[in-house]
Amino acid sequence: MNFDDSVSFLLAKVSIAHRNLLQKAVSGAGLHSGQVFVMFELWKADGQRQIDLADKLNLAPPTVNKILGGLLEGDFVTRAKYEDDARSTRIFLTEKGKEVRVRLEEQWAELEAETVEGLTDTETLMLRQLLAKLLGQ
Amino acid sequence: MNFDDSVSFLLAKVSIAHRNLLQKAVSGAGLHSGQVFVMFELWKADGQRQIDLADKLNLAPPTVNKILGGLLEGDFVTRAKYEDDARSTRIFLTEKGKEVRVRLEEQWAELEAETVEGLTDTETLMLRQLLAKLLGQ
DNA sequence: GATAATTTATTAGCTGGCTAATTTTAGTAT
DNA sequence: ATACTAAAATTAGCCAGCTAATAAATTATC
Repeated sequence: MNFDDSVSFLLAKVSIAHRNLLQKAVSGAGLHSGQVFVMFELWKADGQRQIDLADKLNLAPPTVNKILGGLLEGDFVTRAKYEDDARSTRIFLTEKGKEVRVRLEEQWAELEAETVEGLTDTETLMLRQLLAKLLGQ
Repeated sequence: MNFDDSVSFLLAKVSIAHRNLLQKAVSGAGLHSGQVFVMFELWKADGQRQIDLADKLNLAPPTVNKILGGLLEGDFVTRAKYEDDARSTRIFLTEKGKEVRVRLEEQWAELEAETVEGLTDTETLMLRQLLAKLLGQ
């Protein structure tokens, strides 16, 4: 049996390389790799609870909590009480958090180009569809 | 622009989910997710230096160093001096390290099945080729 | 209404990835 | 031989993921 040829092996290797690219891409905007995905969700819908973010991002609640700590520190988001449930807080984008979106979109486009460098358009499309299918979409 | 449809976004999401699967798959063998890849390399060639492992696995030297700490702790590998260069050490598999291979191969097959669940054989083959291409192979 | 079970956020602590800086050794140039 | 440079391992410290355990609030049950 050959580990090297398995999808699992290749996926693990690719994902490490890609995370390094991602980190480089977003650092200019003052963000870290994990924070980006939380920002994506907040740009879609501001004021969500932590549990909502965790559910949508498929991350464990403590992971989201830790990431939010960094985003609060960096003044990208703020916390507010959730009016219907004292257990929860709502997370809102700051002005800075809204403004960084433009820059991140540019960087994201560059990242995407680097990621699929060497693939044809057809291959890129195919890869996207296969990954989406793996996610159960 | 839609982040959710990018290969970068999908790849990041898939890789997190896959790492959770991987962790579950190898924990029964007493290993952690990152340690597995070092073991792969040692099964291919025993007695390598840390820098060799880092190069082949595309990992930073401190990462390999940390992972080896766990493998030494778990008695999967041992260290020996490198006879030609006092800066280096050679990493050797213990008996336990050699024996765990059988079990890991079984678990790996299961992991692989879970990973590509929902894909046809053709799609799996396609995915494997695309990932290999992303790795520059 | 009292009690039990669930949910949300959080804390603590682990592995795994990284960069930067340090130490030791080897190699190279003068 | 000396001095400089490069390479290997390590340490420290960061972020990102996880599980387990805890506290507070809500909900369900009786």
